[in-house]
Amino acid sequence: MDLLSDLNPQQREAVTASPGPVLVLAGPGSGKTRVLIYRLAYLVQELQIPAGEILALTFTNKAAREMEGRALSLLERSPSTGGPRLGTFHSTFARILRIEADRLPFTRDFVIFDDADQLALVRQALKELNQDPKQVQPRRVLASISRAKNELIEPQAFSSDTYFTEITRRVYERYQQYLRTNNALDFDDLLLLPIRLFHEHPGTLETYRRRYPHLLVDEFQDTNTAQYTLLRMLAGADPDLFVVADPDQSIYRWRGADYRNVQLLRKDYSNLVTILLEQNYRSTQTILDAAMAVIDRQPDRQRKQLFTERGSGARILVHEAYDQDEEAQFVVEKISMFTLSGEAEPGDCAIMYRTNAQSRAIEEAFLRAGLPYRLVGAQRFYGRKEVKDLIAYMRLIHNPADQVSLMRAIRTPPRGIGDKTLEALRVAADQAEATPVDILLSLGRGEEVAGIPARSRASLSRFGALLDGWIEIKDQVVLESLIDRVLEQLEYRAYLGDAEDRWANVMELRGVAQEFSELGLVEFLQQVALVSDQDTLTENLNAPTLLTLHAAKGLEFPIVFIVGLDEGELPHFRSQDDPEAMAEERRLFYVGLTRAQDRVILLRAFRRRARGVSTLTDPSRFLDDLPADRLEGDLIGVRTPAQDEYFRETRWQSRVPVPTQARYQAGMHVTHPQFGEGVVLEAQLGYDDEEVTVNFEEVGIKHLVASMAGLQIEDP
DNA sequence: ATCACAATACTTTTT
DNA sequence: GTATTGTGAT
Repeated sequence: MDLLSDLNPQQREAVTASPGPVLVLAGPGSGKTRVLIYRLAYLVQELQIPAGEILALTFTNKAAREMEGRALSLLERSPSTGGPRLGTFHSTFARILRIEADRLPFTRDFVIFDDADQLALVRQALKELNQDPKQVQPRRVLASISRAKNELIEPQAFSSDTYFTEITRRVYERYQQYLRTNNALDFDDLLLLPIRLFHEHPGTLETYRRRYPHLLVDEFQDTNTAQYTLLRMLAGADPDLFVVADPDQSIYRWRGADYRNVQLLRKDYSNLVTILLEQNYRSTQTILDAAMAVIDRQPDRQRKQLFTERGSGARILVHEAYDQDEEAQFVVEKISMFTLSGEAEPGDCAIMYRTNAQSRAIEEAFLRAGLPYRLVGAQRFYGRKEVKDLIAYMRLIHNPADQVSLMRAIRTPPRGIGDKTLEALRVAADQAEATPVDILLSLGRGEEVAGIPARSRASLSRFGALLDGWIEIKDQVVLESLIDRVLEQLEYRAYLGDAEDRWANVMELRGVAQEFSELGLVEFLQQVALVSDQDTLTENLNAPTLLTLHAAKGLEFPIVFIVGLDEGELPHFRSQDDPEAMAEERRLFYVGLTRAQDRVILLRAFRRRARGVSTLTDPSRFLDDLPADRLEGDLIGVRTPAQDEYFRETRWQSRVPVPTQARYQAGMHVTHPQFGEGVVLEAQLGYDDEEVTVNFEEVGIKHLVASMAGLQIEDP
């Protein structure tokens, strides 16, 4: 089969593993996404599995789209001929929720509340509970609620042992009520409600199991508890499940991702086939050595030996700039030099940073130099005021129950409706046992409503009439015509005045809507909520790309700049007190390094401005971990060669040897320094260690990681 | 009562 | 530099 001729033996082994649970543990640049795509093609072409029975889950829309394109071209099919189902966890289950809406406490017209909407709900709830947002930070409350939801904890079961958790519990209760009355779901609901649905309706679960007997998952290390639960539900006891993962690239712990799901998977499927991919096709050996030196400082981790046939390549350049402006200037100049010398094109370069705020200095440097750049994510397109305004109008037209959108829409552009008028509207709605929108629509039709002061009535009924008109035509005209009409009647362009760029954003959104002309308003709104505009900006512009380290995952560039290698920036100061969070910062740096094919340039600024004030910084601790003999530039004297040697020695020596063979067997007698004597009940060889279950005479049954436990085998 | 403008406070990463 | 809140003018 010529499909497999492009693959190396390891990759081929993975792709052709017989159906069943398969885990591919892959290093960066080892072609793991490629393996996933070929697996899909292999299932269809070689094993004659109907493509429609395959469900592939990813974490970003971009990954899903890319996979779809590549898989279809491998299969020589067009998207129309019933391809596999590819999508993100969120979009896939949102789709299922719409289909199954009848059994759930919302209608299929539900809207998805994004981060800003969720925060608005929390703020409102806090306000109603008379809480000072300075004392109880809405952001933290939301994070806490989200965590609870991910762990399937209901408001009633939410522990309230401190003042903060008690407030959170009350906010959580209201928050859920608001979602319900707004006919809205948040991101967590998109995963939780399917779990509940499947739980309560096993028949429904069975239907989906039968529909998708073949499951593929990309970036498995990023699954959270809810996602893993769903995956297991869909997979059942004996699934054809194919997942690819790299625990070293796990960078989403803060949103609930748990790379230990990799270990869990091993526990849950005893027949799991594990395949390692360590050969790297992306980077030079120098880059890999640096990356390994960084990640190997991490304790409790299986060491991967990344290797490449690409040769050693250029050293890594490390530069200390005076401040962030000079840092940015250095980047621009360096790129100009690469371009002039013909070593690279502008589009080959990427500039990565820890926080979105850091992009500004770099953007300014490019603007000063009059050079173009591509910005990924960042001050999100969908986060812009004018874009959110228009989306709010669309959501309101689609789902009049959405009060968050109503509140936004009714105030912009200003139309003489302020706090007092809104309060009157709310009171009138309560009295009439109707929603505010119902009242508005009645007013719009010229009906009398009790409790609305004459003063406010004119502006309210004018707005109500507009809304009524839009709702009436929403299903009769195509999406972009609806948008045109809304913009026109709002005189939105005049409202924006001479802010041409903002109008351009509105038009760009209209352009997106045009693509959804056929699919309609529902799909458009879902897309808008779930897409993280990772790629909304010009694709084929030959210019450097600016992006966060998080956004960089899964990408590769010939030349990578990582800026802001200062303590407090990378690692970020918010991660300082938590070893797990600090470990994640390290992985983030590792991800950045391993994006590079040919060259890495690392930068730091001696002085950095943060919210107006300029402070001195220390070099990032991660710089110390880089092997000096792989570096060049002006910041390598941070540690003496002797120290460097010492660090490297200890680093290698502190490793626990990897078991290649099972050392323990059921029935063996062992002794443990703490637990004393016992008998092995079960031993399992994992990827990074051997896990043993021992029944100790003194303390009973314990699960142990063999290398850590210091178990001694007693001769029988 | 509403709105524009000024003062104030806050910034990790994203589906 | 930006979201949110506060204040004064209309």
